[in-house]
Amino acid sequence: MTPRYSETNRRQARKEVRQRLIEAAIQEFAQNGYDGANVNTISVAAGFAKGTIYNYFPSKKELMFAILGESGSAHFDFIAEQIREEDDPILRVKCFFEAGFAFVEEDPARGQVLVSTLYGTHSEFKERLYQVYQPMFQLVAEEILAPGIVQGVFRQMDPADTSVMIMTFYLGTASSVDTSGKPWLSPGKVADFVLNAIRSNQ
Amino acid sequence: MTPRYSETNRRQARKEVRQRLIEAAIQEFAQNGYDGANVNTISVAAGFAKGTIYNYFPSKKELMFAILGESGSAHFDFIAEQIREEDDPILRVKCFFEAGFAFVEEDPARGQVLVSTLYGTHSEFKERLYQVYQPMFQLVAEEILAPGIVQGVFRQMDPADTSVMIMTFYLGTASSVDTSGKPWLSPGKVADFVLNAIRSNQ
Amino acid sequence: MTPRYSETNRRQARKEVRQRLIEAAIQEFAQNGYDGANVNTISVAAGFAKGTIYNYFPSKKELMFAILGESGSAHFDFIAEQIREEDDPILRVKCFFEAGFAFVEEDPARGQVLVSTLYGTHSEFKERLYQVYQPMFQLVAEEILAPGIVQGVFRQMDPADTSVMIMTFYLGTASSVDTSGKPWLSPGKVADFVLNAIRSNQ
Amino acid sequence: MTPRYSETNRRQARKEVRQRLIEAAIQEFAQNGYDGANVNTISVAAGFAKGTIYNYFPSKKELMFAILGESGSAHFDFIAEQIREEDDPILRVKCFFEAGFAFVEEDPARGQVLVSTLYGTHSEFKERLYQVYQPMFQLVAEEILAPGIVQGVFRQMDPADTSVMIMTFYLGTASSVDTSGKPWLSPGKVADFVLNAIRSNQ
DNA sequence: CATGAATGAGTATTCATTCAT
DNA sequence: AATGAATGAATACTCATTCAT
Repeated sequence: MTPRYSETNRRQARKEVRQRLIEAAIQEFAQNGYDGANVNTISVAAGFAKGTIYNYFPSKKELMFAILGESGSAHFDFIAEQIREEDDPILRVKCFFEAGFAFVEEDPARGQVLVSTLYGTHSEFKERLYQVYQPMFQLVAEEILAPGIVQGVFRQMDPADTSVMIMTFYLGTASSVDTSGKPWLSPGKVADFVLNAIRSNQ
Repeated sequence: MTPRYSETNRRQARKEVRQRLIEAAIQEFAQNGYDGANVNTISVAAGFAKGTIYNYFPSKKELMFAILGESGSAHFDFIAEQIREEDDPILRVKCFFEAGFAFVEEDPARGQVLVSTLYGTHSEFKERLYQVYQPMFQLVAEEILAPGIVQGVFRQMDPADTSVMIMTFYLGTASSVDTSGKPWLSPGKVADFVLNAIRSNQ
Repeated sequence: MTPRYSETNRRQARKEVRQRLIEAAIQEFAQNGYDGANVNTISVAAGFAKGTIYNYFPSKKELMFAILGESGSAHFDFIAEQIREEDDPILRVKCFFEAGFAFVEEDPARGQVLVSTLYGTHSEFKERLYQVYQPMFQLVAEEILAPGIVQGVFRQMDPADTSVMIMTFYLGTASSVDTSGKPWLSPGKVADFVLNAIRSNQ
Repeated sequence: MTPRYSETNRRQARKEVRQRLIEAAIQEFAQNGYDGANVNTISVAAGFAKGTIYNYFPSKKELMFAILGESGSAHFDFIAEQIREEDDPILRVKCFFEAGFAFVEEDPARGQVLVSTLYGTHSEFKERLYQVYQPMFQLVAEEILAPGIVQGVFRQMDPADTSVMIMTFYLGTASSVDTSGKPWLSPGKVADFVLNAIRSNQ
């Protein structure tokens, strides 16, 4: 009967709180893994009381799903945008690794959550992750590899298989960090390795 | 005084029990991850009562350490033995992936435990794993890459870095299985990709 | 100064909202019991937001008290009105069970709340219920049994004790329903049983 | 490999602990109802630590089921044994109420749990209770009412319906206690009421 | 050595209630 | 008066570990 403070403000506030919770959750999951993570800690770390998180996510599992979804599309958007600024397939490969490494470096926790989920034991999460990363696999296959093959700068290959290998390689290398958090390998080196593998040798 | 024989028998029996426990533990860890694994379940699956496992391992953590040590050397021995039967660096690369994939296929649980630990969040385990895998990195660098570079069949490169990339690639691809447990990629395809990346182009 | 009309309207509106809340609460309590009931759900089921109910009842407990009071007098009024239309004590007994069963059948949720409270564990509620049902016990004792004894159609007995037995019997039988919600026993059968028990045998 | 302390002792000990837990649980459920009961409190009241109860019952719900089963058969055995010592149907009715009231008086908590379950809102428990009380309904119908009808001391009636009424009456009256815990009605009065209702009037 | 009962710290989740708007 | 976000106490249940037998 009585309206309260503007519907839009309310929505906006909810979104922000939700985002804060997701970010706190990513830190916690990155540090302790899904099973080791403490939901109450997440809520408190985000600046709320224990129970608040349940006003936003019905369960720990759904919270994780939300993170996977959000991360997948953020990851894709970040990389796709930069790749599409290049035309040359070779530059796109370089750009792919540079953008990819940058993404992980900017938010290492997110990267950690993604790989540990990918190689972890919770099949529901893995399956969701594959769904969510489908666009990225396609991006590599269709907007990097296929054009390069057509143009003759890449050797003949199955773009789908190769896309899987490149993604595997990317995820493995970008998230391999030493104890200080620095990645062991530079995007340049990794890109060179991959380019050597796929370039046609004229 | 106990006669010598019974002493030896006892030692032998202990070893066998220990091994059975380790194998049961690998299954459990593979299925549920370290945090999700249940120590009692492991003991029972090995054919003992709940408490027995604590006569062999002082804690869940030490049990995990034991598995990592055992798996690392088993993995290394299995691969090293086969590689050393070849002389040609290129064949050694192919052999490396074939042996590696075979190892994982023969004992997928062990493979799962290794990758999930490698990309997991328990830094103590990760560190131990790096230690344990040191010989494997060296094997690739010194017994595959270095000779190939010297012989001119591989391009100039830093064997250490490249070894890391190859291992990353191997672990990622060998343990990427679809829901039926079949790996997505064949060792041949992966080996070819890597060979293209490292061969010198005369 | 507020004009008189709007004041009355406001009172009226409050009453209606209160009633809607009570009815929603009866459904919820009937379905889930007092402990299992969810206050927010009640408010929402009544068509309001979660918090609204607290503008009408200071606590879950007070809400329950309100229900008990309201139900008790509704129950009494419903039955008393019909009984008093009969003069003959025997007909009054029959009428009592018919009216009683009808009341429960018309609003089974209310019936359920009453019995589950009566036989439940919350002594505060039980005590309130006894208070509230005092008039009903008196009705049976003084307006059904006592006249019948005086007229000689009922045997000599303690009207108070017998009233307790009859009420117990009524509540137990009227609220025993099978899974489809149909009562197991008809008011006729139950009334006959009771009449046999109290009739004088000339 | 090594046996431990005699299997039979073990079994015996487990049984005793289980029984202690059940008894503590009955007290707790009687006092607070199923929803209000605290599982940890039960375990502690039985003289164990919080977790112990879960070594005996997989969940609160299963604990409740165990209580219902145990109580149903204890109740039946207690009453059946005494009834069968009488031959006369009329004495059996008296005996039924005396034994029934005695059962409840000896262990009022058990009685409270039974009625509050019977009139409560947990349909799973109610259904189990009906199952468990089936033998008691039969006892009344077949070993009290039917013989009396045949012998002509009870009037013609449907033994099944009447059995339901008698049980309803019994449960309602036996468990109606005032605040001091004394029942409002004596078994004698209740039995007389019932006998009047069912006796044939020669 | 093997056993399995007991332990109790730890955790996800629920929900009555408050209160700023 | 109505709203719904925030709160935090409360609780069922898990499981690594201990230890008497």
